[in-house]
Amino acid sequence: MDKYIPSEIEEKWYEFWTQKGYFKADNNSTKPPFSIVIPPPNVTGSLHMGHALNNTLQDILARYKRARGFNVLWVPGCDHAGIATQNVVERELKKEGLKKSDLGREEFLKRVWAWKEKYGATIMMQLRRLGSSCDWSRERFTMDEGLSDAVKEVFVRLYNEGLIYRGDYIVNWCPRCLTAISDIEVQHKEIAGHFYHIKYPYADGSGFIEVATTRPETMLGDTAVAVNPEDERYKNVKEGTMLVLPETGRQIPIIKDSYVDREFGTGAVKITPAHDPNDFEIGLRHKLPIINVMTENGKMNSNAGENGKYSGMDRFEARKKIVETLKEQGYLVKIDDLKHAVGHCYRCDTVVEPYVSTQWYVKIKSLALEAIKAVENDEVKFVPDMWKKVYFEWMHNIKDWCISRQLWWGHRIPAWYCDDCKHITVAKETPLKCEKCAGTNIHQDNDVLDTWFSSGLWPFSTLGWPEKTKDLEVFYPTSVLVTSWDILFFWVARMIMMGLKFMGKVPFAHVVINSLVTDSEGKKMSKSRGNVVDPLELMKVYSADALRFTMASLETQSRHIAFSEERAKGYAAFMNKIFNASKYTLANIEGIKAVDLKEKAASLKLPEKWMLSALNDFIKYMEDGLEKFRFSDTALYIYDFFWHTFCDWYIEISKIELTAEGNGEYANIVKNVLLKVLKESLIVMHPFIPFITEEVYSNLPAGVKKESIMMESWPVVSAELSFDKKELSDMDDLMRIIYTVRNLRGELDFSPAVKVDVFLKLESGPGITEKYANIIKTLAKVENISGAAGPSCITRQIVSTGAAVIGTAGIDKSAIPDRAKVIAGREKRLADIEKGMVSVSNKLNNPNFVNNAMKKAVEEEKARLVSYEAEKKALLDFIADLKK
RNA sequence: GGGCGUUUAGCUCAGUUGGUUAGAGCACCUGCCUUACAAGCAGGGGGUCGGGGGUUCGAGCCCCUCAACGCCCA
Repeated sequence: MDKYIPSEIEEKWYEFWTQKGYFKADNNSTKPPFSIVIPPPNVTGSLHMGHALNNTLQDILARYKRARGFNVLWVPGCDHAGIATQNVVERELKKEGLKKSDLGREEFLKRVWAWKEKYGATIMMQLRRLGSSCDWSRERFTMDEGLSDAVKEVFVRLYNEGLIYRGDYIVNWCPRCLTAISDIEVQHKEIAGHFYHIKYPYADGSGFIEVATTRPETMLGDTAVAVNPEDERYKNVKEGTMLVLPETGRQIPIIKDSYVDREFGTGAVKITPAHDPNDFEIGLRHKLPIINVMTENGKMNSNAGENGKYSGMDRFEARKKIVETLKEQGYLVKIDDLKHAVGHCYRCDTVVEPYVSTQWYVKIKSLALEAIKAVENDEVKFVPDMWKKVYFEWMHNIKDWCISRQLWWGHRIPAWYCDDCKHITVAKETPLKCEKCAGTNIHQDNDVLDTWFSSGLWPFSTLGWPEKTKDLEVFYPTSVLVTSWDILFFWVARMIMMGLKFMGKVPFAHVVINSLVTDSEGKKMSKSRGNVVDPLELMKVYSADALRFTMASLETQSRHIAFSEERAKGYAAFMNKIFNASKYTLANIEGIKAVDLKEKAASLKLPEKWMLSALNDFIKYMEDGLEKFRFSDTALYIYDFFWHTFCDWYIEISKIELTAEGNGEYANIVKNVLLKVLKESLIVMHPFIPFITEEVYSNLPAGVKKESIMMESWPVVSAELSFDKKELSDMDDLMRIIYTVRNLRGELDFSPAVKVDVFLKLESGPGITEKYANIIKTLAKVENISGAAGPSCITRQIVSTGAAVIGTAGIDKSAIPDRAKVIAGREKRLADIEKGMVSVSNKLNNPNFVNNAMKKAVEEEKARLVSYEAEKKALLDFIADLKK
């Protein structure tokens, strides 16, 4: 081991692990199962920070559980991402001057598959770079044969049960992608728009009624005007009174419907059933005709205006034109500014158009009901718990799911239409004839299914369903799903519904919701903002381990993680620290003779007892934290334990025994302790930072290591090596002594290079200072220790972590470089003490406190006051002394 | 309009059932190349816990209220 160069070790070990097959799950194992399915990234995607976070967390769990003796399965794979993938390939075609219609459906799909074979593996390779211990032998793709079979099976069964239906409804239509999208695929954005007030004249020429709209171009499809039946203003207007719709010459009726909000606008609403979801509902209630005035590209069609006068015009162009015309004709009353939410396509950001068309839907209520129950009963637990509120909110207001997409890339809907009798045959296998009239003039539906329809089956389709496989038997339900909250509705809720419906069991016991990674200012990363941080670049600069550790340490279960590169830089330094501490340890345990520390427990000295106890605490904390999915806490504990406990204290202390002459036997014990702490730390840290831990592990002496750190079991906390708190309190005191001397040196402005003579007196007697003089001298840079303060000695109280005064440390003031500077510092400290005394005195002078509080609390306050008084007195003396 | 969340040090965030003078990392200041590590070591400064009110002997934590910001859904 020489210098830490991460690039040299990371690739090599991943290769090693996969060759050895360590990531493979065994469905014949007798070990308890632990399974995770990966949230399948889009096949078009490349690794972003969200993936880095999400997969780091999954890998931590997978590696931790392996060490705990579980039969771990982590299923990797991609989803086919209908719209996104089709868009990518269409762009490729465009470069060749081709459109997909030039190729035809079959040829086009060949191109998509070819593209997928070539580039689809990118993100899977990148996951390997991160160290993900997925079982690659079980990698799945939503469009592969098995999963496609699952999709068909589900479609057919839901259809046969009447839970899938087809009909003309209003959908969110993307005029760019030329497909319907579901409600949750629409992103609403606040847009500064306009509210146009328009007069519609009564057919009898008796005047006007005023309506207001944000989308005047849709008026060409109006089939009524609605008012609230309770509205005083329109009390005298009879339902059915006819209006003349400007620019069309059509006559439309006034209707009364309590849906209309009297407070909003003029209280009269134009009704366009073909282009607004609420109007569509009203239209159904009042049996209004539906007049579609647009094409699928978002242009006006031949229904738009008298003699199709707006036909062919873009919808936004038509808006301008209509407003101008209305103005000329005197129908336009006014234009107000209005901020309102406008739906955009989540894929391409085009303004979505509500549009009536024929689509397939899943009747969702009954499925949702079961899925709500499962969460209420804690069969599925959200982490953090708060997310179940969001889940319930959505599930209680859920609407039928539009599952058809007007795309070519995806699972084609297994429905065939009979040209003769119009019957729809729904079947898994391509039928040869209509199941009703046996006619052979049948053709398959052109549409494909929503990608989420297939990913909703992911937890069981990846395990082989609908076949009854061993994997399903062993690994379903899965143990944990780790995912981000932005797909809670898209994916998590749907998996729960589908899992319950088709497996009769929830798909996972825990849903761990990870944060969304934003830039350091809390802004969402996006290409257009130019604030995207590339995890691959970070790994190149700081190592995969440092990136993983950073992601874990930032995951505090909040909504957002503001990522800053400084953090990664800091943890790269930590990796270096681990490497160097390991280097020290390995270099200093040469000639080690293995001893069973448990047998030597009684003869261990204080630092060893303390170190081994801390190791036990560390292991316990990590177990507890990981079982609760507390990634940040556990990562920070690793950092604190390894750096501040092991390196800062134990390694420094170990140098004394190791360099002492003529004490070979105990030095060997120290070596054994060093080795044990290092080795067990490596095992515990491995889930977070697999590469460096494997590298260091591989350098452990033969005989104490296995083929790989991945073969190691999680360390067992040994009762024999957990020592009594009382016994360890000497170590605490010793550390406080060293800390106080260092502090005093600092306060008195001594250079760290200078050795000083100190005075040390402990309440407990000279035991500790004498017994551990070597440690004090080495760690606090002390030349001589005396037990008696000279007349010109500056003293400082030694205070335990429990705030009790345990002794006094002192340095002769004759050596102080700059007294004035020192005095100012001490006076500040005095003020702090006095502040604390006021607070404690107030408590103790309050009879309510003394009488009502727990005895222990009162005693503690009293003790605190005593120690304050002592420290104050000491400080006053100290300052007085200095001033002399 | 409805719902969810956030507000703690210059920055990013912890703070588990209410109980020491509220913590960490980074940044900052001072001094050190003390041979595992300058990607380091030692020490230090810095906060009226968003405002107001309440419950309690005691509130960053519980309750009410207001404000700002963010997200989701209408």
